[in-house]
Amino acid sequence: MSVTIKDIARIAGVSHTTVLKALHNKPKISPQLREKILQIAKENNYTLNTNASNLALKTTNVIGIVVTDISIPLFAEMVRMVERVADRYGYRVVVSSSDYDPDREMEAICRLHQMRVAGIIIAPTYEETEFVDYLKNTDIPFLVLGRLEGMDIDYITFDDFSATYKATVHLISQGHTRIALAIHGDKDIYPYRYWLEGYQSALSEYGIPYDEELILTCKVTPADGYETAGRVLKLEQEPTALISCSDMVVPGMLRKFYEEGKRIPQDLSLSVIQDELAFEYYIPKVTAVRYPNEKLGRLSAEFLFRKIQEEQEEQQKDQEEHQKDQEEHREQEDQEEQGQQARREQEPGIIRELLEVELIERESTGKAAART
Amino acid sequence: MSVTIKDIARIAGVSHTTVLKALHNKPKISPQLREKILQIAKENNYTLNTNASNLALKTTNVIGIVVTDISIPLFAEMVRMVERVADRYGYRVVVSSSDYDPDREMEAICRLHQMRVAGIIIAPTYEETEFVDYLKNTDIPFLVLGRLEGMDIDYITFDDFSATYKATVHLISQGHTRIALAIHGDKDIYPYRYWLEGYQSALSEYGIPYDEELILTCKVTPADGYETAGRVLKLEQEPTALISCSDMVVPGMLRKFYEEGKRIPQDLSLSVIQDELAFEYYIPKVTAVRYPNEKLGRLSAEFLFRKIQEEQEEQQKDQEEHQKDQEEHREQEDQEEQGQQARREQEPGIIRELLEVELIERESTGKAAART
DNA sequence: ATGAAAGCGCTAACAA
DNA sequence: TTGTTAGCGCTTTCAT
Repeated sequence: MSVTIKDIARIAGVSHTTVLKALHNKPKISPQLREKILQIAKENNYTLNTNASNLALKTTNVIGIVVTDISIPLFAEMVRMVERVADRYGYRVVVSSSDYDPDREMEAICRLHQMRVAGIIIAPTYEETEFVDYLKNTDIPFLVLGRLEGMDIDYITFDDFSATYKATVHLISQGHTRIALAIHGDKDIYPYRYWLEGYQSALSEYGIPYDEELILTCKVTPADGYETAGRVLKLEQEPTALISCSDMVVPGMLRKFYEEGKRIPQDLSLSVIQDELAFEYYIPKVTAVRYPNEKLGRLSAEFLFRKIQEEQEEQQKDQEEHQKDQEEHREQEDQEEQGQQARREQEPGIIRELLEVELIERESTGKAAART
Repeated sequence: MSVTIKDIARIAGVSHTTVLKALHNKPKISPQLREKILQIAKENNYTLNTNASNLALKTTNVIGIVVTDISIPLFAEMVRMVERVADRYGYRVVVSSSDYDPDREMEAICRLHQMRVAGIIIAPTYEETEFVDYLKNTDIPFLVLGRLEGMDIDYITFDDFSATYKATVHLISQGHTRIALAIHGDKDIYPYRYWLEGYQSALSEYGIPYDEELILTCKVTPADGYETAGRVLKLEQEPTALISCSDMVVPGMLRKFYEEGKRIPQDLSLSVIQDELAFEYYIPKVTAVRYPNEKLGRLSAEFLFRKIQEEQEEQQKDQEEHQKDQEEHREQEDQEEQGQQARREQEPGIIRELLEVELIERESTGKAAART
C-alpha cells in the first residue's frame, strides 16, 4: 500500500495541506515544520502522486511519441533528443511503435489520448490522415514528423525531396546518366514520394529520361541490400551509379559488389540517403546525404512544448470566458463549446519546417566510367 | 476543455455510472442504451481518462524503463521488445536515459515513483546501489538489467563474462597469445568487470600471462575505434589479435588497419563483443559474440509483469488483512505496516538469469601468424 | 437495469 | 502560519 499525503500528515500531526506546503516549498510554513515534514516524508519513502495531482490540475506531465519502429537509429536518436528537451520542461515521454501498421498507429494515439498526454509527436507511416482527423477533434497539441501538406497542421521533417535531388545532381555532375535508385517497397510509406520526386526532378532538369527499370525495391535490411545489389548488376543496361535510400542496407550492397568484383567507385558509384553508420570509416568511405536526426528531435520537442504552452494559455482564457458564461446563462454550454471548436479548426498551423539535408561527398562516388 | 464522463451523461440524459457501464461493456445495461451512449461518446470524441481511473484503482498502466542511452542500438532494440510485451498486457512504457549519470538515474527513478508506475526495468550505469535501496523501500516491482549479485534483487542480463571468455578462448585456440582488449574507459561502468574477468580467466586457464599493456581504453565511437587501432599497432610487442568490447567502433578500427596496411586476419585477428552492425556483410566478415538483445527485452518485460502480478495479488491479501485489523484494533496501523515491510525484505528475489551469448566465427579471426 | 454516494490523492480557495 | 472544504474524473458498493 503506497503511503499517501494523509499518512504523512497523520504522523507529523498536521493537516495534509501543511504537508503539501512543505513538499512544494511554499512560503507559508515555518522552516522547522518544513524540515520535520520533509524528514518524515523521506523516512516513509513518500513522494507526491503525480497521478492525483495531474487529475486535480487537469494536465499531465507526459508527452507521447509515436514512431514506426523505435529500434531504427533515426528514431532512437530522435527519441533521445525529445526526451532531453522534455526533461528540461519537466515532462516524461512515453513511446509507441506502430510497426508500420496504421491501425496500431491509431490505437497508440487513442491510448495517448486516454492518458491525456500534454502533447504528441508522431512520425506517421503513411500519408493517411485518419489520426489527423482524430487529433484535430481533440485539444491535444500535436506535431507531425512528415510532410502532410494542405491539411492545416503543424509538421517538421527532413527535406527528403532535396536529399535524392542533391544525390542525383551530384552523380549527374560526375557524368552519370544511368542512375539506379534503391528504395523501400511500399509507395505509400512515408517519404517514398518525395524521394522519388527528388530523383525524377534532377533527372528531368538535366534532360535525362526516367527509366522505371532503374527503380529497385529494397527493404531496410543488410540482407536485402545484398540481394538488391545483385539485381543492380543484372539490369539489362547496367547503371553506373546507385542511390540507396537506406543506410542500413549498405554493408550488404558493398559486400555483393565486392564478391562480384565490382569496384566502387570505378565501376559503380554509390550514394546513400542518410548518413548513419560510420560511413566515413568505410572502405571506401561512403558518400551520403546527412539527415540531422538529433536536430529533428530537438526542434520537434521544442515546437511541441511551444504548442503546449499556447494551448494552456488558451485554455485559461476559455475557462475565464466559461465562468462568465455560466454566471449569465447556464444552459448554453453545448453551443459555447461548439463555438470554441470552430475557432480551433480555423487556427492556421504555424509550423511548417523542412530541415535541410547535406550531401557529404566521400569516396564511393566518382566520374562515370566510359561504357560500351 | 476535455470532455468528461459527466458531459456524456448529461447529453445522453443518464447518470455517469450508466455511461461507464456502456463504455466498459458491462452486462447490466440495455443494448440500445449502450449503443446510444457509445455513439454520443464517439461524436464528442470522448475516451475514459486513464489518469482518473488509475487514481481510483490505485494502479497505473505504465511501466518505466531506465537506460543509459536509448540511442544505443542494444537499448533501442530492448525497448522495442519491452514495448511489445507491455502492449500485450495493456501497458504503456515511459523511457528515461540516464546518460551514464547516477544522479540522473536516481532522478529518473524518483519521477517514475512519483508517477506510481506499475514496475520498472533499469539498466544501471554503475554497480552502485543507491537506486536499489530506494526501490526496495517502495512497493514498485523492479528488474535490473545487470549482474547485481548478493543484493537479493531480481536481475536478468547477458553473460558478459562468458562473452569475452569465449572470444579469448577462440583466439587462443587459433594460436594467439598476445591478445589485446579494447574496452570502455571507466572501470565502474557496468559490464567492464565481467568483460575483463572473462578475458583474464581464459588467459590464466591456458597459462598465458596477463599483460596490462594489452588493455586499451576505447570509447564507444567509430572515431575512438580508429584512434585505438592506431594504439594497438604502436604497442611495444604488437599483439596478434584484438578483442573489441564494442561493435560501434569496428568501422573505425578496420579503416585504420586498412590504412596501415594491416591485413585482417592475416596480420591481426579481430573479434568483437556484440554483433550488431551487419558484421556478416563486412569485408572481411567480422567474428563476433552475439548478444540476444531482443530476447533480453522480451524476457525482462515478461518477468516484470510476472512480478507486477505477484505484487498485485499480495496487495490484495494485505488489504484484506488490513481490513480485519481495522475492525479489531484501529490504533496499531503503524506497527502492522512495519511488519509487512519486514516480510517484504525477506522475500528472496527469484529471478537471476544470465542470457547465453554465442560466438559466431567469421572471417576476421584466423591462425596466429608466426612472429619474430 | 439504473442511479446515488463515497472515496482515490491531490490542488486551491478560503477560513481561522 | 495552519486547517477546512470542495472539487478533479473515475470506480465501486449499495440502493432503487
